[in-house]
Amino acid sequence: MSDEKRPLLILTGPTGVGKTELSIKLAKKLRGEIISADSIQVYKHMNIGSAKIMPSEMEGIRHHLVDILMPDEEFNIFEFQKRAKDAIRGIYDRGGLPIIVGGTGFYIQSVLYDIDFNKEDNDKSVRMKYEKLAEEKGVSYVYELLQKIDPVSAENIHRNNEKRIIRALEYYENTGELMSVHNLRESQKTSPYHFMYFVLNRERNTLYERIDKRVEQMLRDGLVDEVKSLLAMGYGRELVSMQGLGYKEIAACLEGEYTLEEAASILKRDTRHFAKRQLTWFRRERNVTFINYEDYSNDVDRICEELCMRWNAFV
RNA sequence: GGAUGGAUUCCCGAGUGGCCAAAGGGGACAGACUGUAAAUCUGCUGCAAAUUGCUUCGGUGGUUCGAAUCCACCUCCAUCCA
Repeated sequence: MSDEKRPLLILTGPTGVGKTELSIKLAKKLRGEIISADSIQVYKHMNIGSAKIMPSEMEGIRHHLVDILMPDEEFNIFEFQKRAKDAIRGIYDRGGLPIIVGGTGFYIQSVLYDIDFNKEDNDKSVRMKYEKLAEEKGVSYVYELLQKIDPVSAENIHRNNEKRIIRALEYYENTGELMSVHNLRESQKTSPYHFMYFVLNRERNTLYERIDKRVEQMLRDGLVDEVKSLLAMGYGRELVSMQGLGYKEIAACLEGEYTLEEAASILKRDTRHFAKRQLTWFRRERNVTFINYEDYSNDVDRICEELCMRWNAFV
Protein backbone atom coordinates (compact mmCIF):
# COMPACT_ATOMS: atom_id res chain seq x y z
CA MET A 1 0.00 0.00 0.00
CA SER A 2 2.81 2.38 0.79
CA ASP A 3 3.95 1.81 -2.78
CA GLU A 4 0.91 3.71 -3.93
CA LYS A 5 0.95 6.43 -1.38
CA ARG A 6 3.35 9.29 -1.39
CA PRO A 7 5.21 10.38 1.69
CA LEU A 8 4.09 13.27 3.81
CA LEU A 9 5.44 14.44 7.09
CA ILE A 10 3.47 16.56 9.50
CA LEU A 11 4.97 18.55 12.29
CA THR A 12 2.57 20.34 14.53
CA GLY A 13 1.84 21.20 18.12
CA PRO A 14 0.39 24.03 20.14
CA THR A 15 1.48 27.59 19.56
CA GLY A 16 4.77 28.37 21.20
CA VAL A 17 6.09 24.81 21.58
CA GLY A 18 8.95 25.36 19.18
CA LYS A 19 7.83 24.01 15.84
CA THR A 20 9.73 26.45 13.69
CA GLU A 21 13.22 25.75 14.92
CA LEU A 22 12.72 22.03 14.67
CA SER A 23 11.14 22.24 11.25
CA ILE A 24 14.26 23.77 9.73
CA LYS A 25 16.51 21.12 11.19
CA LEU A 26 14.19 18.40 10.05
CA ALA A 27 13.80 19.75 6.55
CA LYS A 28 17.56 19.90 6.17
CA LYS A 29 18.00 16.31 7.20
CA LEU A 30 15.15 14.93 5.16
CA ARG A 31 15.49 17.05 2.08
CA GLY A 32 12.18 18.61 2.82
CA GLU A 33 10.26 21.66 1.90
CA ILE A 34 7.92 23.27 4.32
CA ILE A 35 4.27 23.96 3.79
CA SER A 36 2.97 26.27 6.43
CA ALA A 37 -0.39 25.32 7.89
CA ASP A 38 -1.03 28.62 9.54
CA SER A 39 -3.98 30.87 8.97
CA ILE A 40 -2.19 34.11 9.83
CA GLN A 41 1.33 33.62 8.52
CA VAL A 42 -0.11 33.61 5.03
CA TYR A 43 -0.53 37.35 5.35
CA LYS A 44 2.04 39.94 4.50
CA HIS A 45 2.69 42.68 7.04
CA MET A 46 1.69 40.38 9.85
CA ASN A 47 5.06 39.23 11.04
CA ILE A 48 5.56 39.82 14.71
CA GLY A 49 2.12 38.85 15.93
CA SER A 50 2.04 35.69 13.86
CA ALA A 51 5.56 34.70 14.92
CA LYS A 52 6.27 34.29 11.25
CA ILE A 53 9.51 32.74 10.14
CA MET A 54 11.54 35.33 8.28
CA PRO A 55 13.57 34.56 5.14
CA SER A 56 16.81 35.03 7.06
CA GLU A 57 15.78 32.22 9.38
CA MET A 58 14.84 29.76 6.68
CA GLU A 59 18.40 28.66 6.06
CA GLY A 60 17.65 27.96 2.45
CA ILE A 61 14.69 25.71 3.14
CA ARG A 62 11.89 26.40 0.76
CA HIS A 63 8.68 27.55 2.42
CA HIS A 64 5.21 27.55 0.96
CA LEU A 65 2.11 29.44 1.97
CA VAL A 66 3.92 32.05 3.98
CA ASP A 67 3.53 35.71 3.14
CA ILE A 68 1.36 35.22 0.11
CA LEU A 69 -1.70 37.38 0.70
CA MET A 70 -2.60 40.90 1.67
CA PRO A 71 -4.42 41.18 4.99
CA ASP A 72 -7.72 41.96 3.35
CA GLU A 73 -7.64 38.96 1.06
CA GLU A 74 -9.84 36.09 1.92
CA PHE A 75 -8.28 32.88 3.02
CA ASN A 76 -10.03 29.77 4.17
CA ILE A 77 -9.64 26.06 4.27
CA PHE A 78 -10.61 25.60 0.66
CA GLU A 79 -7.93 28.05 -0.44
CA PHE A 80 -5.45 26.47 1.86
CA GLN A 81 -6.08 23.00 0.61
CA LYS A 82 -5.85 23.99 -3.01
CA ARG A 83 -2.57 25.80 -2.56
CA ALA A 84 -1.11 23.17 -0.30
CA LYS A 85 -1.89 20.45 -2.79
CA ASP A 86 -0.25 22.45 -5.52
CA ALA A 87 2.80 22.94 -3.38
CA ILE A 88 2.97 19.25 -2.54
CA ARG A 89 2.83 18.33 -6.18
CA GLY A 90 5.68 20.70 -6.89
CA ILE A 91 7.75 19.27 -4.10
CA TYR A 92 7.31 15.72 -5.37
CA ASP A 93 8.33 16.89 -8.81
CA ARG A 94 11.51 18.25 -7.32
CA GLY A 95 12.09 15.02 -5.49
CA GLY A 96 11.62 16.54 -2.08
CA LEU A 97 9.65 15.60 0.98
CA PRO A 98 6.70 17.81 1.84
CA ILE A 99 6.60 18.70 5.50
CA ILE A 100 3.48 20.39 6.74
CA VAL A 101 4.37 22.62 9.66
CA GLY A 102 1.87 24.69 11.55
CA GLY A 103 -0.72 24.75 14.25
CA THR A 104 -3.98 24.86 12.37
CA GLY A 105 -5.24 21.31 12.82
CA PHE A 106 -8.20 21.79 10.59
CA TYR A 107 -6.01 22.84 7.70
CA ILE A 108 -3.74 19.88 8.17
CA GLN A 109 -6.70 17.56 8.20
CA SER A 110 -8.04 18.95 4.95
CA VAL A 111 -4.87 17.98 3.14
CA LEU A 112 -4.06 14.81 5.01
CA TYR A 113 -7.44 13.24 4.34
CA ASP A 114 -8.02 15.14 1.14
CA ILE A 115 -11.38 16.31 2.29
CA ASP A 116 -13.65 17.15 -0.56
CA PHE A 117 -14.82 20.72 -0.67
CA ASN A 118 -17.61 21.28 -3.08
CA LYS A 119 -16.72 23.86 -5.66
CA GLU A 120 -20.28 25.10 -5.88
CA ASP A 121 -20.23 25.98 -2.24
CA ASN A 122 -19.20 29.58 -2.58
CA ASP A 123 -22.30 31.70 -2.78
CA LYS A 124 -21.62 34.32 -0.18
CA SER A 125 -25.05 35.81 -0.33
CA VAL A 126 -26.47 32.67 1.23
CA ARG A 127 -24.36 33.04 4.32
CA MET A 128 -25.23 36.68 4.53
CA LYS A 129 -28.90 35.86 4.27
CA TYR A 130 -28.72 33.51 7.23
CA GLU A 131 -26.56 35.88 9.22
CA LYS A 132 -29.16 38.54 8.78
CA LEU A 133 -31.89 36.13 9.71
CA ALA A 134 -30.05 35.17 12.86
CA GLU A 135 -29.58 38.79 13.79
CA GLU A 136 -33.20 39.69 13.23
CA LYS A 137 -34.94 36.64 14.58
CA GLY A 138 -32.36 35.22 16.94
CA VAL A 139 -30.08 32.23 16.88
CA SER A 140 -32.85 29.92 18.06
CA TYR A 141 -34.84 30.67 14.96
CA VAL A 142 -31.98 29.72 12.72
CA TYR A 143 -31.28 26.66 14.82
CA GLU A 144 -34.83 25.50 14.45
CA LEU A 145 -34.55 25.92 10.73
CA LEU A 146 -31.59 23.59 10.79
CA GLN A 147 -33.50 21.10 12.91
CA LYS A 148 -36.06 20.85 10.16
CA ILE A 149 -33.61 20.69 7.29
CA ASP A 150 -30.83 18.59 8.77
CA PRO A 151 -31.76 17.14 12.13
CA VAL A 152 -28.57 15.13 12.33
CA SER A 153 -26.42 18.23 12.07
CA ALA A 154 -28.67 20.06 14.49
CA GLU A 155 -28.13 17.24 16.93
CA ASN A 156 -24.38 17.70 16.69
CA ILE A 157 -24.19 21.46 16.72
CA HIS A 158 -24.91 23.33 19.90
CA ARG A 159 -27.82 25.74 19.60
CA ASN A 160 -25.63 28.66 20.61
CA ASN A 161 -23.04 28.04 17.97
CA GLU A 162 -24.31 30.48 15.42
CA LYS A 163 -21.45 30.15 12.98
CA ARG A 164 -21.70 26.42 12.71
CA ILE A 165 -25.48 26.50 12.44
CA ILE A 166 -25.30 29.00 9.63
CA ARG A 167 -22.57 27.06 7.90
CA ALA A 168 -24.69 23.91 7.88
CA LEU A 169 -27.64 25.80 6.48
CA GLU A 170 -25.44 27.50 3.93
CA TYR A 171 -23.85 24.26 2.87
CA TYR A 172 -27.19 22.66 2.20
CA GLU A 173 -28.49 25.59 0.25
CA ASN A 174 -25.36 25.89 -1.85
CA THR A 175 -24.82 22.25 -2.63
CA GLY A 176 -28.11 20.48 -2.12
CA GLU A 177 -26.39 18.02 0.15
CA LEU A 178 -26.85 17.81 3.88
CA MET A 179 -23.87 18.85 5.93
CA SER A 180 -24.25 15.75 8.05
CA VAL A 181 -24.06 13.54 4.97
CA HIS A 182 -20.94 15.31 3.81
CA ASN A 183 -19.32 15.11 7.21
CA LEU A 184 -20.03 11.45 7.63
CA ARG A 185 -18.62 10.58 4.24
CA GLU A 186 -15.52 12.72 4.60
CA SER A 187 -14.77 11.61 8.12
CA GLN A 188 -14.52 8.02 6.99
CA LYS A 189 -11.80 8.66 4.47
CA THR A 190 -8.36 7.24 4.79
CA SER A 191 -5.38 9.31 3.91
CA PRO A 192 -3.97 9.17 0.38
CA TYR A 193 -0.54 9.76 1.89
CA HIS A 194 2.01 7.61 3.57
CA PHE A 195 2.35 9.91 6.51
CA MET A 196 3.59 10.46 10.00
CA TYR A 197 1.88 13.05 12.12
CA PHE A 198 4.04 14.41 14.89
CA VAL A 199 2.58 16.57 17.61
CA LEU A 200 5.17 18.40 19.63
CA ASN A 201 4.22 19.05 23.18
CA ARG A 202 5.62 20.25 26.46
CA GLU A 203 4.45 20.19 30.01
CA ARG A 204 1.52 22.47 30.31
CA ASN A 205 3.18 24.86 32.72
CA THR A 206 6.27 25.15 30.57
CA LEU A 207 4.19 25.76 27.50
CA TYR A 208 2.24 28.49 29.23
CA GLU A 209 5.40 30.14 30.48
CA ARG A 210 6.82 30.12 26.99
CA ILE A 211 3.65 31.66 25.64
CA ASP A 212 3.73 34.44 28.21
CA LYS A 213 7.35 35.16 27.47
CA ARG A 214 6.79 35.11 23.76
CA VAL A 215 4.01 37.65 24.03
CA GLU A 216 6.30 39.93 25.99
CA GLN A 217 8.98 39.48 23.37
CA MET A 218 6.51 40.35 20.62
CA LEU A 219 5.67 43.53 22.43
CA ARG A 220 9.35 44.38 22.73
CA ASP A 221 9.81 43.59 19.06
CA GLY A 222 7.23 46.18 18.14
CA LEU A 223 3.91 44.42 17.91
CA VAL A 224 2.09 47.63 18.72
CA ASP A 225 3.75 49.42 15.82
CA GLU A 226 2.99 46.55 13.52
CA VAL A 227 -0.69 46.77 14.38
CA LYS A 228 -0.63 50.55 14.11
CA SER A 229 0.77 50.38 10.64
CA LEU A 230 -1.74 47.75 9.57
CA LEU A 231 -4.53 50.02 10.76
CA ALA A 232 -2.86 52.95 9.02
CA MET A 233 -2.77 50.97 5.79
CA GLY A 234 -6.52 50.67 6.09
CA TYR A 235 -6.70 47.11 7.35
CA GLY A 236 -9.45 47.37 9.90
CA ARG A 237 -10.43 45.25 12.83
CA GLU A 238 -13.29 43.63 10.94
CA LEU A 239 -10.93 41.68 8.67
CA VAL A 240 -10.55 38.00 9.37
CA SER A 241 -6.80 38.44 9.45
CA MET A 242 -7.14 41.09 12.12
CA GLN A 243 -9.03 38.67 14.36
CA GLY A 244 -5.77 36.86 14.81
CA LEU A 245 -4.23 36.65 18.23
CA GLY A 246 -2.16 39.69 18.97
CA TYR A 247 -3.88 41.75 16.33
CA LYS A 248 -7.31 41.89 17.80
CA GLU A 249 -6.10 42.61 21.33
CA ILE A 250 -3.65 45.31 20.35
CA ALA A 251 -6.10 46.91 17.94
CA ALA A 252 -8.67 47.03 20.71
CA CYS A 253 -6.08 48.63 22.95
CA LEU A 254 -5.21 51.21 20.34
CA GLU A 255 -8.84 52.12 20.11
CA GLY A 256 -8.95 52.71 23.82
CA GLU A 257 -10.81 49.60 24.90
CA TYR A 258 -8.14 48.79 27.38
CA THR A 259 -4.65 49.67 28.48
CA LEU A 260 -1.59 48.09 27.00
CA GLU A 261 -1.06 46.17 30.19
CA GLU A 262 -4.56 44.74 30.03
CA ALA A 263 -4.17 43.98 26.36
CA ALA A 264 -0.97 42.10 27.09
CA SER A 265 -2.49 39.90 29.74
CA ILE A 266 -5.60 39.25 27.68
CA LEU A 267 -3.40 38.29 24.78
CA LYS A 268 -1.43 35.91 26.93
CA ARG A 269 -4.56 34.33 28.22
CA ASP A 270 -6.17 34.04 24.80
CA THR A 271 -3.04 32.45 23.45
CA ARG A 272 -3.02 29.92 26.27
CA HIS A 273 -6.63 29.12 25.53
CA PHE A 274 -5.76 28.68 21.91
CA ALA A 275 -2.94 26.30 22.72
CA LYS A 276 -5.36 24.27 24.77
CA ARG A 277 -7.82 24.07 21.91
CA GLN A 278 -5.09 22.97 19.56
CA LEU A 279 -4.12 20.17 21.89
CA THR A 280 -7.72 19.04 22.10
CA TRP A 281 -7.79 18.85 18.35
CA PHE A 282 -4.57 16.89 18.02
CA ARG A 283 -5.58 14.46 20.71
CA ARG A 284 -8.57 13.28 18.83
CA GLU A 285 -6.88 13.21 15.46
CA ARG A 286 -6.13 9.67 14.29
CA ASN A 287 -2.66 8.19 14.00
CA VAL A 288 -0.75 10.95 15.68
CA THR A 289 2.52 10.63 17.55
CA PHE A 290 3.01 12.95 20.47
CA ILE A 291 6.55 14.02 21.17
CA ASN A 292 7.23 15.63 24.51
CA TYR A 293 10.20 17.92 24.82
CA GLU A 294 10.73 16.81 28.37
CA ASP A 295 11.39 13.26 27.21
CA TYR A 296 14.39 14.54 25.27
CA SER A 297 15.76 16.91 27.91
CA ASN A 298 14.32 19.76 25.85
CA ASP A 299 17.05 19.17 23.31
CA VAL A 300 15.85 20.09 19.84
CA ASP A 301 18.65 18.21 18.13
CA ARG A 302 17.80 15.03 19.95
CA ILE A 303 14.19 15.38 18.98
CA CYS A 304 15.19 15.98 15.42
CA GLU A 305 17.28 12.85 15.41
CA GLU A 306 14.47 10.87 16.90
CA LEU A 307 11.99 12.07 14.33
CA CYS A 308 14.36 11.33 11.49
CA MET A 309 14.96 7.87 12.85
CA ARG A 310 11.27 7.15 13.09
CA TRP A 311 10.62 8.58 9.70
CA ASN A 312 13.36 6.60 8.01
CA ALA A 313 12.16 3.43 9.66
CA PHE A 314 8.69 4.20 8.44
CA VAL A 315 9.30 4.87 4.78
C1' G B 1 -3.72 53.23 72.53
C1' G B 2 -8.79 54.42 70.28
C1' A B 3 -12.72 54.41 66.15
C1' U B 4 -14.68 52.24 61.97
C1' G B 5 -14.70 48.83 57.92
C1' G B 6 -13.08 44.13 56.40
C1' A B 7 -11.32 38.64 56.34
C1' U B 8 -16.06 33.57 51.92
C1' U B 9 -14.28 27.78 48.03
C1' C B 10 -7.61 28.80 43.02
C1' C B 11 -8.73 34.51 42.37
C1' C B 12 -12.42 38.50 42.41
C1' G B 13 -17.00 38.67 44.63
C1' A B 14 -22.51 37.75 46.32
C1' G B 15 -24.64 35.72 50.52
C1' U B 16 -26.61 38.51 56.92
C1' G B 17 -30.23 32.11 60.92
C1' G B 18 -32.70 26.82 57.58
C1' C B 19 -34.31 26.49 50.34
C1' C B 20 -25.80 26.93 51.10
C1' A B 21 -20.87 22.98 48.99
C1' A B 22 -22.40 28.44 49.04
C1' A B 23 -25.06 33.32 43.18
C1' G B 24 -22.05 35.69 39.42
C1' G B 25 -17.46 36.57 36.98
C1' G B 26 -12.33 35.14 36.09
C1' G B 27 -8.75 31.46 35.90
C1' A B 28 -7.73 26.23 35.68
C1' C B 29 -9.29 21.66 33.60
C1' A B 30 -12.04 18.88 29.85
C1' G B 31 -14.60 18.65 25.15
C1' A B 32 -16.86 19.81 20.07
C1' C B 33 -15.20 21.23 15.30
C1' U B 34 -15.04 18.90 7.68
C1' G B 35 -15.10 26.62 3.33
C1' U B 36 -14.47 32.64 8.90
C1' A B 37 -10.60 27.57 12.55
C1' A B 38 -5.23 32.43 15.94
C1' A B 39 -12.41 31.63 14.55
C1' U B 40 -16.91 29.70 16.85
C1' C B 41 -19.19 26.89 20.63
C1' U B 42 -19.93 23.51 25.08
C1' G B 43 -19.10 21.14 29.81
C1' C B 44 -16.86 21.17 34.52
C1' U B 45 -14.50 23.14 39.10
C1' G B 46 -14.51 21.18 48.07
C1' C B 47 -13.49 15.65 49.17
C1' A B 48 -15.17 10.67 48.77
C1' A B 49 -16.80 4.03 48.62
C1' A B 50 -20.55 9.86 45.27
C1' U B 51 -29.04 10.33 43.79
C1' U B 52 -25.58 9.40 49.77
C1' G B 53 -21.80 10.71 53.35
C1' C B 54 -17.87 13.93 55.06
C1' U B 55 -15.05 18.60 55.57
C1' U B 56 -15.38 24.11 54.21
C1' C B 57 -16.84 30.59 54.64
C1' G B 58 -9.64 34.12 59.43
C1' G B 59 -9.09 31.34 64.73
C1' U B 60 -11.25 29.62 69.35
C1' G B 61 -15.39 29.23 72.27
C1' G B 62 -20.66 30.20 72.78
C1' U B 63 -26.22 31.01 71.57
C1' U B 64 -29.75 27.93 68.68
C1' C B 65 -33.41 22.12 66.86
C1' G B 66 -30.19 24.53 63.02
C1' A B 67 -24.79 29.46 61.94
C1' A B 68 -20.86 31.67 56.34
C1' U B 69 -24.81 34.44 58.58
C1' C B 70 -26.04 36.05 65.88
C1' C B 71 -22.63 36.80 70.58
C1' A B 72 -17.59 36.93 73.06
C1' C B 73 -12.54 36.96 72.79
C1' C B 74 -8.25 36.53 69.63
C1' U B 75 -5.27 37.14 64.88
C1' C B 76 -4.38 39.75 60.44
C1' C B 77 -5.55 43.82 56.76
C1' A B 78 -7.44 48.88 55.44
C1' U B 79 -8.72 53.82 56.61
C1' C B 80 -9.16 57.49 60.32
C1' C B 81 -8.16 59.70 65.43
C1' A B 82 -4.26 60.09 69.08
